Amino acid sequence: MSFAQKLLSWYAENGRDLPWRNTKDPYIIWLSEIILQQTRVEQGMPYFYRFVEAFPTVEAFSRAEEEEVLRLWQGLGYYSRARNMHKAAKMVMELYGGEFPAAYDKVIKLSGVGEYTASAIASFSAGEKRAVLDGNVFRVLSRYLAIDVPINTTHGKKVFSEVAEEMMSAEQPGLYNQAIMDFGATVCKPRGPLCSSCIFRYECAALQQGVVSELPKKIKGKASRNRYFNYFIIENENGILMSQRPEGDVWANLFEFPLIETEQLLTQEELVETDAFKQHFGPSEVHQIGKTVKHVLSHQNIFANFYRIIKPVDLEQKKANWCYYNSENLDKLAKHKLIFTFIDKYMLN
DNA sequence: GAATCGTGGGT
DNA sequence: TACCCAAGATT
Repeated sequence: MSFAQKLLSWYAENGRDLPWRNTKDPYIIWLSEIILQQTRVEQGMPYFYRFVEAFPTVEAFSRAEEEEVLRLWQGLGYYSRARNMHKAAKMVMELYGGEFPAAYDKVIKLSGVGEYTASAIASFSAGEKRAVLDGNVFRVLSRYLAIDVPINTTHGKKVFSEVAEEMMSAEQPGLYNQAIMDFGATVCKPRGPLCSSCIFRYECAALQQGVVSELPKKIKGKASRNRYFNYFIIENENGILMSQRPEGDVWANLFEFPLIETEQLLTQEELVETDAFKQHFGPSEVHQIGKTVKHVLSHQNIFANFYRIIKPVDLEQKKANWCYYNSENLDKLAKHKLIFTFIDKYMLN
């Protein structure tokens, strides 16, 4: 039996039953694929149900406010996915008359849809022969064939793209794509792969050569940088003061408390002496809430301190992106994890 | 084409 | 603990 045939046979027996696999509706498949980008199935699952319920059709999605989309996405991370999804839904209305496309050449034009996602939708929904290339596929193929070309380079992607195309099943491209990803996720895992009971244990080149744990090969990225965020909780009769994050930085467009970023981790005494603090808050009574929180992102470590400003001086017109929200409206804002975790811990009644 | 974009789970 | 990495895309 060929690699593809064995994989399909394995999948028929061992494939997971996931909600987005019970349909060929490209819209539903698209929803699941965007949510699952760089995201584990267990983490994305509740969001999938949430989005299907909120937006049963692409037309409903296209009519939503971006604010609502981001609020539904809150907590999932990589928030540009949500903004691109909203754009894509509008594009489907404009370009394709509201009918969500399944063809690779059409879906690839949508915002947030790259080669992987277009291949997934086209193969799952329309049976188009397009090999998906995700983290699972890189890992399974690099081991099965013992290919040590780094996967996170342009050259590596080209090499694996060609290999993936050769290895895939021509008869059942959709099932094959799901099979190889499921196999990578549950058997040929990054660490602790189940080699001793693997269906490919007598053929896998990496296993024969004893290099399973060294593959796939990857070039190391830059180290994370540290950033120091000082947040200020300021409340008056209008509600709580919130600030919207700028484009071009982490958490673009999401809401948070007014922020002063510093070059070092400052004590409260040092902070109140900074020009930025005096400029925004003048001489006002401050006290810290909780301890320094370390929040780890993919490319930076954020150390956050939270301070309550007790007797706010007049803050009107201090910053254009600062605005007061009552508790009802605060709840509607899309906030990043650092903020909604703080609110849940310290500000809920 | 390298850097960036979140959060959570596993080892 | 520190590191890896997950159904990637964009700039």
